[in-house]
Amino acid sequence: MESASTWEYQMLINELTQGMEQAKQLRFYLCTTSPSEAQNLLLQRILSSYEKALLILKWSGSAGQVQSAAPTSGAPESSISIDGSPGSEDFNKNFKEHREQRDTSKKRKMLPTWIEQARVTSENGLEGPTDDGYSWRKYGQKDILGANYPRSYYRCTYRHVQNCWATKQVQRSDDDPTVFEITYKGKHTCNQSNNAVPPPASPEKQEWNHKPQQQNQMLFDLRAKLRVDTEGLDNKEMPVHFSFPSTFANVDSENRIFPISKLADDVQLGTYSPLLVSPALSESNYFSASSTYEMKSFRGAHNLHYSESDIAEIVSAHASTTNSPIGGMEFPIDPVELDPNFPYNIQGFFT
DNA sequence: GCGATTTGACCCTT
DNA sequence: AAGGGTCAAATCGC
Repeated sequence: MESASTWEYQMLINELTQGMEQAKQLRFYLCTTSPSEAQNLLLQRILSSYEKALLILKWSGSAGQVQSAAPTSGAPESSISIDGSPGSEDFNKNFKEHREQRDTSKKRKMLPTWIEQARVTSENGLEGPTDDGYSWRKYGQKDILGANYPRSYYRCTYRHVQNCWATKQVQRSDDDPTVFEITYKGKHTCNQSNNAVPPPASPEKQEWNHKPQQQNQMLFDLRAKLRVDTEGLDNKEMPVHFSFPSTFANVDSENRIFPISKLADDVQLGTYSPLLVSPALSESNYFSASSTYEMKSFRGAHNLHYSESDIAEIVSAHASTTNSPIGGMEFPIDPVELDPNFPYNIQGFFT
């Protein structure tokens, strides 16, 4: 059984790799003939689909190893107790830090993580991805091994005021400097987005400078794919990725989209509603997604609705003008109870 | 003066 | 030990 499936697996990899290479060639040729925005976008999406398909295949192909490797999540908790003896010499000195870091570390492991890739066109004079509607405060920057650009670390401005533990990391892509990969960790438990639709000015002055007035235009140009990555959410501790660049799940009568697996447990920490791609070639096919969270905070104190992500802004800004066939889809995902088998209908990547 | 950013140091995980 | 993530003092900008 192993040889046959392995062979098919390799064939699939080969085919996908070929397809991607050919798409890259096509992009190269198109570059010499000043392609239209729509063509660029289409190519981008094709390449993106190939990349994701390959990633998924490779990931699932090595799932057993990944499983045992179990990166970054969960494992330490069993060996380190919060109030126990950390075995550190300068325990007294660092007691507070240890406590805090244990706490945040623990929290972090529980936090749902998802990745957005945002491309921004330089014609707009924009230096980077858009404000996402939340107020962030930069707390660090780090050179990453093998990366051409440093990674910036942001946390919610209201971390201490409202005990909001949302963070994000922003890293410019090596391959395409116009692409920023934004990794969000944790959901906002602050209510900054509840106040008004126009968010406060972004604190992100280093990575990108833009006025709020520019945001709409930028958002208009923003293409993003959204990948949700809930790492270490159960005992399997397998990173779970699911992307939304195309149809990938069941859609119910209310145009809500549901992953194939049961994700609608009541125990959920939050509900996701990422979404929607119009496969058409019009401007509206810029991938857009929104995430509204109905979230019980980790402290169980709040029960709030949030609008999340740059993409959400696009959707809200253009909901009336886009002809996306999929409206306000919404599906709940339990970041804790997620099925690690990742049944999110991979076939959708090729539609 | 206050809040945000920078950046070196420290801590944690692998 | 290495690399990534976070802290916090110093600095910057309004």
